[in-house]
Amino acid sequence: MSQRDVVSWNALLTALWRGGRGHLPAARRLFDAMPARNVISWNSIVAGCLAHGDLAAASAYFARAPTRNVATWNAMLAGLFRLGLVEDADRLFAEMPVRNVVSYTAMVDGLARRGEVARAREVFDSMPQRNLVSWAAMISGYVENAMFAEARELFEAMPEKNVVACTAMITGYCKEGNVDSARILFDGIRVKDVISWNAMITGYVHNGHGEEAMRLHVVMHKEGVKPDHATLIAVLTASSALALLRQGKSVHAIAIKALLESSTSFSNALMTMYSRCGSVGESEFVFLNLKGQDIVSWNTIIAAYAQHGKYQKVIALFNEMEVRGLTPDDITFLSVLSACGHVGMVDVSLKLFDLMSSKYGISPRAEHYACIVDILSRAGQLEKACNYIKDMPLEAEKNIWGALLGACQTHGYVQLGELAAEMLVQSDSASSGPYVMLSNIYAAAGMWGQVNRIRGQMKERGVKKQPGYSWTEIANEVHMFVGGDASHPEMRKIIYELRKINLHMQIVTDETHIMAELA
DNA sequence: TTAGGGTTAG
Repeated sequence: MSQRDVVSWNALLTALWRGGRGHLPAARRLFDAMPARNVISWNSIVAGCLAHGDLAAASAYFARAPTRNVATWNAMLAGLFRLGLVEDADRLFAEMPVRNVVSYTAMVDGLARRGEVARAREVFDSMPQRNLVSWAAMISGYVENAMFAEARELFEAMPEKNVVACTAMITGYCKEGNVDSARILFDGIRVKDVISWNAMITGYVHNGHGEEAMRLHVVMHKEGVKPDHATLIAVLTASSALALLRQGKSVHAIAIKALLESSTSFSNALMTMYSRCGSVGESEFVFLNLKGQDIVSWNTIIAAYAQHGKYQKVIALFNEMEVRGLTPDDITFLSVLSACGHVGMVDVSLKLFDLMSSKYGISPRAEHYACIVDILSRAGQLEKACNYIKDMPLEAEKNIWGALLGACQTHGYVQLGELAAEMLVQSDSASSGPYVMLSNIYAAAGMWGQVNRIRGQMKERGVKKQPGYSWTEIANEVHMFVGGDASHPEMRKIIYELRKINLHMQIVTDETHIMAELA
């Protein structure tokens, strides 16, 4: 048996377990049948077992291996972290007879990913030598744990910065909301790759700069960088945010050509795009044709129907999840609760809220409380809503007070409105919303002196009301509308159509109420 | 054998 033969066997072995789920037994049979093995064969089978989550088998091979090199130990170390077994990884690292830069880096990365950033940094500082990978692992560890100042400090201390470290830092800036710094860094990268482009495009989308994301995508195209799976998802997300159906459809077409539509994450983004652009039907079509539906797919279709006010569909899909043995998660409940809220199903939503923790073991987050407060407030049950806020184990967030304030405006509660507005101003003093709403409450109650007082306060504190705006894409042209602006040449026609839509909405809402009560 | 981007809600 020549050395060359072992190399071929090893290549076959690795290819086999990398082939996907269900291929590990075949790889193990091949390993057992191999006429000769070297240390790389042993490393491969250990890595294969770990990649498939079979720790017992990996440990058995590891123990049986006649020779181990540092790579064997490192494979085992990285595998333990991937399985979330931090203590075992710790022990292994302590027992290692030899460590190299890879062992230390695996430790830094593994600890940081599990949230143990301080210990990761200790290991990083104790390293006899570091390479680009070690630096990038530590920086991205900080970013993942939202420690942006630390990430930046380390990035600046990095002796030579490569595209990977820059991309990690770009992501950090974007997560912090600092897209401008991200862009400066991005523009400074000499050799950008597709991942750095994706990071910048996605950063824009997540910060509400959909147009800039689209522009950058065009530049990327012009520079001849081939978009990949993640690029298409980013562009779809931007299309969703901007409600650009044509753009979204063209991405769909590209994906069909690139045979990407079978990808679950891509299809999920596609469903969102269709739904946000008003085509729930298309969204459901994608959902029904998707083979590998995951929890995100279900959440997406439920959210799509919730946003389109189809309460029955939402409940039907939620029940179907149960039938198929799928467990809803916290996000599923947000959509279902919001659908309940829009049709005023108070009792159903309170029951679901209880079920969430009692049956599914999901502890409600501030957003879930906000939903319940919103539902109760809209139904005019403001005292009950206040009780929920009082009993909350968490601190009430902005949207909770916002929901309450909105209801105070609708139902004319002055005192409670004052409290809610005050809480909102405390958390965000620059926003004009609470001032305007409180002023409306006072105006409705005929308290003109208070209205003037609020106006004075706004002036004093430099709070300005941002005009609301919307836009729509018709025949390849974007039409923009700004609140209070009546300068459109076809204003009369627009108002006429709006009245028709309003009337139609009223009828549909009434119908939905009746149907919901009958169901 | 170690590092960067990607789907759902608000």
